[in-house]
Amino acid sequence: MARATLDPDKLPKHFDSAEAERRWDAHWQQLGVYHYDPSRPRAETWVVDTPPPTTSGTLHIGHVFSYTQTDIVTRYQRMRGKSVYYPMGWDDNGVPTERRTQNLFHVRCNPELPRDPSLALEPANAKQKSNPPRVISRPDFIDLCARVTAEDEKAFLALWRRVGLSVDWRTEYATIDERSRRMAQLSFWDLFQKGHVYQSDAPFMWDVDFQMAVAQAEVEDKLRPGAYHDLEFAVEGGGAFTISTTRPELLGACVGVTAHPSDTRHQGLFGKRAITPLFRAPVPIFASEKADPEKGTGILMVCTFGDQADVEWWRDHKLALRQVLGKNGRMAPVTFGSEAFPSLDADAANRAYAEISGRNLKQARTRIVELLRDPAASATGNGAPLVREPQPIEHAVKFYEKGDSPLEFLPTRQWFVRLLDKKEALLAKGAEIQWHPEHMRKRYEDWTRNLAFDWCISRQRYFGVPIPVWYPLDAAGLPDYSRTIVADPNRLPIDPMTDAPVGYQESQRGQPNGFSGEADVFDTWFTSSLTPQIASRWRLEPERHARLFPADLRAQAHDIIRTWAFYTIAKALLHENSVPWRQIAISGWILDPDRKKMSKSIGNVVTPIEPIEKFGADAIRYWSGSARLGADTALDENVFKVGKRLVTKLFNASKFALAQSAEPGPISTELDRAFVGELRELVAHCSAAYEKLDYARALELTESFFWKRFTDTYLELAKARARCESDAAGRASAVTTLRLALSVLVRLFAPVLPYISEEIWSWAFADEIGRASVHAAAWPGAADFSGIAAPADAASFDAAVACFLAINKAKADANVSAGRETLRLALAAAPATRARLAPVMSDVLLAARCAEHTLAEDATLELGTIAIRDALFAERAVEA
RNA sequence: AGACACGUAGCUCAGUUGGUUAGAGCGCCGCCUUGACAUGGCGGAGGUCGGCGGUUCGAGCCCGCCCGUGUCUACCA
Repeated sequence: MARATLDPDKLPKHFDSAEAERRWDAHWQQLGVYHYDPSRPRAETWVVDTPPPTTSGTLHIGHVFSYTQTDIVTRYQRMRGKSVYYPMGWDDNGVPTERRTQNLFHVRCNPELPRDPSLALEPANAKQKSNPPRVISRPDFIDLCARVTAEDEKAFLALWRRVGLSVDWRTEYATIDERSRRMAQLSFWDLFQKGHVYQSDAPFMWDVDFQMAVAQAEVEDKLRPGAYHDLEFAVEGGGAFTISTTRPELLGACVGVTAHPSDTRHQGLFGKRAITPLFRAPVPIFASEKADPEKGTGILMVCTFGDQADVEWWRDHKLALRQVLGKNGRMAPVTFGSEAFPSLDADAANRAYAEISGRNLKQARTRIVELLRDPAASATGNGAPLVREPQPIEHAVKFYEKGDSPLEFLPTRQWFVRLLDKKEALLAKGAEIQWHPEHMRKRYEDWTRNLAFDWCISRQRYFGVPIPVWYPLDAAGLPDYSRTIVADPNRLPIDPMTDAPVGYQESQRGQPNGFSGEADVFDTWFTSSLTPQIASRWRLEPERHARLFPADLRAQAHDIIRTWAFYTIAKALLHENSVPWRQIAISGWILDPDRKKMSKSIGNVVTPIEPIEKFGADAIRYWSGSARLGADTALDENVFKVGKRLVTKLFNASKFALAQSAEPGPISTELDRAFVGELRELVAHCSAAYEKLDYARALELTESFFWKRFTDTYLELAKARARCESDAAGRASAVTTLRLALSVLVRLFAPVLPYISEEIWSWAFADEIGRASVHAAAWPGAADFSGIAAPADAASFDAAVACFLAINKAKADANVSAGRETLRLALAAAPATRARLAPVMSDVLLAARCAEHTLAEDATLELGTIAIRDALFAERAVEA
C-alpha cells in the first residue's frame, strides 16, 4: 500500500494515561512547543495574564478546574497560529509564608538588623524551639521564606505539568523574586512621581493580632454576638441621659456625645457638656444628622475609635484624640487628669483605669461592666451607671479576612494610593474590558462605586517587597516624613533597611541629621497587581512591553474581582492610562456535593492527584472543559468517568480508522462528501465558539459529533467499503475520509484532551503534516477541505444515517444484534427522501449486511422518515 | 437590607436572536456479544422547565410579583 497504515497490533491494547502523561510532557518540554516567540508582531501574539497561586498549602481540584479552562482557550489560540505568552508565577510573598517560616526555622525578623553573611540555618528541632527564637535581618528572612516556598513551588509545578498546562516554563517567576521586587518598587516610584501615593498618620483599620494595617478589600464582615450596654451620663449643670454602646471598654476614650438634631428627646442637650460615668470626663454634646434616632437610645457616645462613624465624627467635629487602645490590642497606660485625658475626679478615674490597663479588649470589657454596676461610678448620683442588664444582639463586625480579632481603628502612619478621586476613570477602564461572563462586570462596578477608602499599601510585615523610601532625620534624630527620599529607579530593587540612600553613608543610619529606612513592606496585591507588567518588563524593556501589554486575557475567579482585577486595572490606569488586558475570563467555583465552596478552611477539599491517577489528566480536563465560565459547579465524579470513556473511545476508534488502508485517492462518493460537509460545518461552529471563549460549547459540539456522526454512524457506514477489494475508488475515498475526519477531530479535541490527541496524532499525522506535535499544528480550517467536491445533496449523509439507524432499530426490536445479516428488507420513503437515499444506499446496505431490498415511494411519509415495511434477519450470525 | 446569578428528568448539566410532540450524559429497566471498542451497541421509562400573573398567533426563553439557593456589597452607637 502506498499510504502508510497503522498496524493496530503494534499499539498497546489500552491507553495508559499515566505513562502517556509522562512521555508527552517530556516531549513537549524538549521540543519547546509552548515557547513564546518574541520575534512575532503583537497582532500575532496571544498574551494571557495568569493568577500566581499562593504557595502556602496545597492546590485542590478547584484550582485544576479554573487553570485548565485558561489552558484550553490558550491552546486554541496557539493552534490558530498565535505566538503565545503563557507565564506562571508563584505568589509566595505574604503573611501565611511568613508564619510558616517563623515556625519552621524558629526565627523572628528584625528589619533593623544588617544581613548576616555567615547565617546558615536549618529547620529547628524541638529542643531549639524551647529557646527564644533567633532574630535575623529582613534579607536573611526573605531568603528563608524563599526556601520554604521553593518546595511548594516544585509540587505545584509538577501538578501543572501533569495536568498539561501549556505554560512556557521559562517564564516562571515568584512575586518575591528580584524582578518582581524591582517591578513593584518601580511602580511605587512612578506613582510617587505622579503624585498618586501619599502618607497619612490617621486612624485606619488595624488588626491587633497581626499588628498591621489592612486595606478595605481585605476586610470582611462577620456576624458576632454583642450587647447593648445602657450607661447613664450626667449633664454639666444638672440632668442626665442614657446612651447605648456595644463598646463599654472604650468609655475612657469617649470624646463626645451626639444625637440627631431633630430628636426632641435630646434637644436641650446640644451645646452642653456631658460627664462620663466612671472617668468623669467632660465631653461636648453636639447634633449630627448621622445619628440614628431609632438605634439604641438615639443618643450615643463618640470614642476614639469604636468604628468608622467615630472616625468621621472625630474628624468633622474636631474632637480630642484619646487613644486608650494600644496597637497590640491591649489597654494602653494613660493618666487621667492630664491635658489629654481630663477628668473631674482624676483619682477615681485612675483607680478605675488601673483595673483595665494592660488588659485585652475582652477582659477590659468584662471588668469595666463590673465597675459600671457600682453606684459609686455614677456621674449623676442616681445609682449604678449601667442602668439595665446588657441586651444581647448580633451585629456585623469588620475582620481582616485572615484574622481572628475584630479590626480596630488606630492612628498609624501608612502609605496610600489615591483612588477615591479616580472612580470615574476606573469605571471607564472597566467598561473598555470585555468581561466573560458579562454580568461579572457589575461586581467590579459595584465595588468601585462603593469604595470608601484609598488603597492602604503599607504593611507592618517582613516577607514582602520593601517600600523603597528613606526619611531624613533632624538634629534630634527624629524622621521628617514630609521629605521622603525615594530610591533611584535605576538602583532597584533595594531594601531601605540595609541599603543607604544616595548622598548618605550607611554609618548615618539612625544618627541625628542622618536617615532612617522605611521598615514597612507592600501589601502583596501591590505586587500581584503588576502581573501584566512583570511579564512585559514595563520600563525595563520598552519593545517587549509594547508587544506584550496590554495582555489579551486575564483569567481569575470571581471572589478576587475586588482585589486582583480591581488593583490591576487601577495600576494600568495610573501608570499608563491603559487597560491591563482586553478581556477577562472569570471562572466559577467548585462546590462539594453539598454545594459548599471547596476551601481548605471548610475541610472539604479534594486533592487532584488521585482523580488524575484514576481517570487520567485528559478526563479531569474534560470535566473542566465541560463547565461554562463563571458557573459554580458541583463536583461530580461521574463527569470524570464520562471523560475517561471519551478518551478510550478516541483511542479505539482512531486505532481502527487508521488501520484501514488503500491506494491514495480523492474523496469521491456522495456519502463521504456529505459527511465531510458536516465535518466542515462542525469546524466552523467550534471556531466561532472558541472566539467567544466558549470552549464548553465547542467541546460539546465536537464530542457529540464524534460520537453520533462519526463512531456510531459514519464509521459504521464506511468501514465495509474501506475494506472492499472490488471498489478501489470507493475504498480510497473511504480511507481518505476516515483519515481526514480523524485529523480534524483530533485537532478539535486537542485543546481539551492534549494527551490522547497527541498520542493519536503521533500515530499518523505528525510526520505527514510536518509538525511534531498536534499542539503546534494548525487549527482545522479551509485548508483541510480544499479540493474536496461538495456533495450533490448536503442532507444525503443524514438520510443514510436515518436509514441505517432504522434498520438497526428493527434488529433491536427483533432482539438480534446489529451485526446480523439482513435477509429481506422492504423500505418506504417519501419521493424526495428516496431520491436522496439513492446515491448512498449501497453504503447503507453494506453496513446493514443486506443483499436485497426494495425501496417504495410513499408520499404520505414525512420528509426524512424511512419506514420499514418488512424485514427478516438471519437466525444466527454467519461464521467468520 | 440592596445588587447579581441561578432554580429544566433521581443526579450533573445543555437549551444560541421566543417557533413543531423540551435535550445530553450518568443512574434505572429491557434487549444485543466472533466483526475497532462491554471503558461497547440498541431500545424504554422518567419533566405541569420553582410558583402566580402578563405580553404574544405562539413563552423554558421576554415583562411583573412571589418563593428558594448561592455570591457580592452594606450593616460595630
